[in-house]
Amino acid sequence: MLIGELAELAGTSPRTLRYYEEHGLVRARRDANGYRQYDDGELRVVHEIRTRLASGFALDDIRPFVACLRAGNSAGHVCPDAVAVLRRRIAEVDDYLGRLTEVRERLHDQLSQALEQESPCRMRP
Amino acid sequence: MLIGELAELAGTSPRTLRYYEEHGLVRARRDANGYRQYDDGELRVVHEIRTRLASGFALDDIRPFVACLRAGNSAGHVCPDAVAVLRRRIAEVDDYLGRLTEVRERLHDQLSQALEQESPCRMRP
DNA sequence: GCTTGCCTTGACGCCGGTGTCAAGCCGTAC
DNA sequence: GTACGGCTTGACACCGGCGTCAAGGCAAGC
Repeated sequence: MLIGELAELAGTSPRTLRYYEEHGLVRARRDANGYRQYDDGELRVVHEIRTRLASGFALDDIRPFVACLRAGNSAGHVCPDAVAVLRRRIAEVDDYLGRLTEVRERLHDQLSQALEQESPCRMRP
Repeated sequence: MLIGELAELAGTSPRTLRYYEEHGLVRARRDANGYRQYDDGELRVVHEIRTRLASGFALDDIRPFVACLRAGNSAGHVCPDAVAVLRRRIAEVDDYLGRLTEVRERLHDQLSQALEQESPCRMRP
């Protein structure tokens, strides 16, 4: 499979696949041309990367998930390294959720205060 | 008040204050030197900016809050323009909270699945 | 031989808030 | 005079995941 075909199948671009390869996530053999030749299994790898990215993982954090897939596992998150990253990420998300919830409450308070106060820019003399 | 002093009082840097000015948020007169001279009221403005930034507002979105303060209001969020931004931001935060909560649940599921499955990288023959 | 379409590497752009360095002016203290 | 600290503008660096353009090689059809 050439890069354009894999990109099409994975719903992304050749540029993106080269970027993943540059960061050690996707692998390709080379034709005599120099063209990248991909195994069919790389499609699952790319899918793993895309879904992890969409979940907020950084590329570096996705590496163990890909390694886990390559080791032949049915899912990328069943290996110890991946579990470690998973725990860390969950902690980050929980933390972020906490702070974001606080922010949300502050903003809600400000909104209701602004509405009940109804003083649109000192319109009352 | 010179820029260094205001930066100190506001817990930030001269560089940052110049950036805010460049984006039309902070104002300063100029000494014969060319040195920026700040009114005492600018400290509140800078505080407003810093707290809004910490709440996830972008600089451009903070402009109406600053304008509201300059108009003499006791808080930056009581003017119509600011309220509009506030509503929009609340919607964004709510949306983000929703997606982040979904992500969190997926990750939790993956973690518990990994733990109960206890197949650390195909260790079982 | 020429066009067309795939591929290659290399490199800059973006976003947003700030750090940081350069080169130079200003005022005060020694 | 000179050393020092504060100020000025201008401009590059950073982070991360790409988009995008440049310049060129390769294969296939006419």
